[in-house]
Amino acid sequence: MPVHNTDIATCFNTLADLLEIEGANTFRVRAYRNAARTIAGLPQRAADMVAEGEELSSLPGIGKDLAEKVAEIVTTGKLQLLQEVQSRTLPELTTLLHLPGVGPKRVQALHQELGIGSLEELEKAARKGKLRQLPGFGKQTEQRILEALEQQKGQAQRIKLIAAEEPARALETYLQGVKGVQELVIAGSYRRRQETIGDLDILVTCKKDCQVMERFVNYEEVHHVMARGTTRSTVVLQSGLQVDLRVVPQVSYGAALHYFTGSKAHSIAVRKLGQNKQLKINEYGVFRGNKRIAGRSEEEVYAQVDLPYIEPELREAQGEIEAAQHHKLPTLVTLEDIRGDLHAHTNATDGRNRLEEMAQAAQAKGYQYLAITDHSQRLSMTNGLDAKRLAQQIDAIDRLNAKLNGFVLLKAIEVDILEDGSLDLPDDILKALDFTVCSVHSKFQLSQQRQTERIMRAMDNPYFTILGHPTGRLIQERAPYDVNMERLLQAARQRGCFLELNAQPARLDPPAMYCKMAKEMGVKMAIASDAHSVNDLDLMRFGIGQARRGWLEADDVINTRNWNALQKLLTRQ
DNA sequence: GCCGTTTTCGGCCCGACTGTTTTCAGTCG
Repeated sequence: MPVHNTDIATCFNTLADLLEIEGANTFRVRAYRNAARTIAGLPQRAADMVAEGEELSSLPGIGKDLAEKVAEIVTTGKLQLLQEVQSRTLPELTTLLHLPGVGPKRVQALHQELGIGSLEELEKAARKGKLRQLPGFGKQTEQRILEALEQQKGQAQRIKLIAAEEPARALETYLQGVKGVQELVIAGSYRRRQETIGDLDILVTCKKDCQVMERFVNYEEVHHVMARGTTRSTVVLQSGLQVDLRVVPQVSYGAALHYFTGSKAHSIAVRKLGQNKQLKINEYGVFRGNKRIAGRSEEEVYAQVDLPYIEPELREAQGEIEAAQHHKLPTLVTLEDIRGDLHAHTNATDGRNRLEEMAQAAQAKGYQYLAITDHSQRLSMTNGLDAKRLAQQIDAIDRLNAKLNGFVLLKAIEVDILEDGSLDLPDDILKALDFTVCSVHSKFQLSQQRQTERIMRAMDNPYFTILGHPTGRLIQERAPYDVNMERLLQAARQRGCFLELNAQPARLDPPAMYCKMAKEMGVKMAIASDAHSVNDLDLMRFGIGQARRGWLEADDVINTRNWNALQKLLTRQ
């Protein structure tokens, strides 16, 4: 069975968590985490590299030992060391570790003092007020843990879009190889580029006697089959991901695709429009009485209710049908519209690659420019730049630019917005830059008023250009900090500032609704990868998906412009 | 556990913040 890079990364991360709880050498723990990051960020499969005899130990953070462990996972499907560690602790302890305010030491204390080994046991103990009695714990910690547990319950088991891509593509390739398969598309929230995915909905059309259903349920990664029929089957993969496969005749392809892409609310709205015209719309087509009058393509289905084609990312029943009726649908931005990336780190701070490597990779993608935005001094854990080091980087970029042809590295920084709204570096060095990305990395707990005013004060600085990851949220991990986005957007428009749309799959920040709000309020956005390595530049596609869900057009996005035009935009009056 | 090397072991991002203490451990990024 092919082992995905994410499987290997999960394996190493779990091991790192358990070792950390056991009190293992922190650098050893870090080595496993680094390796997980390296493997997860590889453009090709580690399994293939092993099969082809490539030297994994040449990868950063992978030495002889970890290369062997990768090979072990790839060939045996498991890691003996992980099994050993799991057998002497409680595997579920890692779930405790991911609660905010709970680290390895506290997990250890909970486990040893109270015998807690699961979230359920933790909640029970917290409700009884037992946590506060432990040394190092207190009333507030106990309360915080209870709140976090409560918040977790509200969330269904969904995975981030990026985590769905690898199994989705693998399955896609596998099924496309089945003889007789014609159309094949992954519909559902995956096609709508939602931030998280609950399950995969695969739609297939095929010739008679096609073995696709048979091949599907016998896919080597299937853990168990939940349902199996001639037109629909449901399986659960080893990873826990649920996958539905539906087979429809070619004449129903468009109707089925529309139906299974959703959203549910959008489908219902379209069906209602049909009802008004005495039409019945289901996954097999558009019917007048018993006669199928459309359904081969999605365009056909929409046409029957007098609508133009609506892009999947817009199908949330949030105004797209009305917009379509009034011919006011946006022409959504595409990856091909992007001329450059406006947020990237180098190994001067917490990035992996050197300036030259980042420049080369961006140029190879066909970009005209790439902004280098390393961290500022406040973020000491990333080795953030002080004014002196930034000045050196500026010189280095100037020298490099002199050698580059048809491509330019932009001089910028991701500068921290401090608690009082000042920026983390003096104006006279910020002045020397092409622009700034200004971000909040601390004091997430401020009240809405204080947080909003903190950022607005920062925007008062004439060298503030782009507000980085505007809400600070991490999908399924950290709630956004509390800001009044409308006030921020107003302030941004008045001062000529922009909002970033951070394309990191764990961020996708801000959420689509705020992108739409920005567009409506006339604030343009910068879609940026926040790359920490050359491979990360490819994350731009997730930002594009989010931008499209936020109704953004090429004109709403500043990095669809060439450098000359962008330069004019970035200059504040 | 990786890396680099003065080649065989020492260093590996570390400061701020929080809630707990009463001088600091644990967590976070």
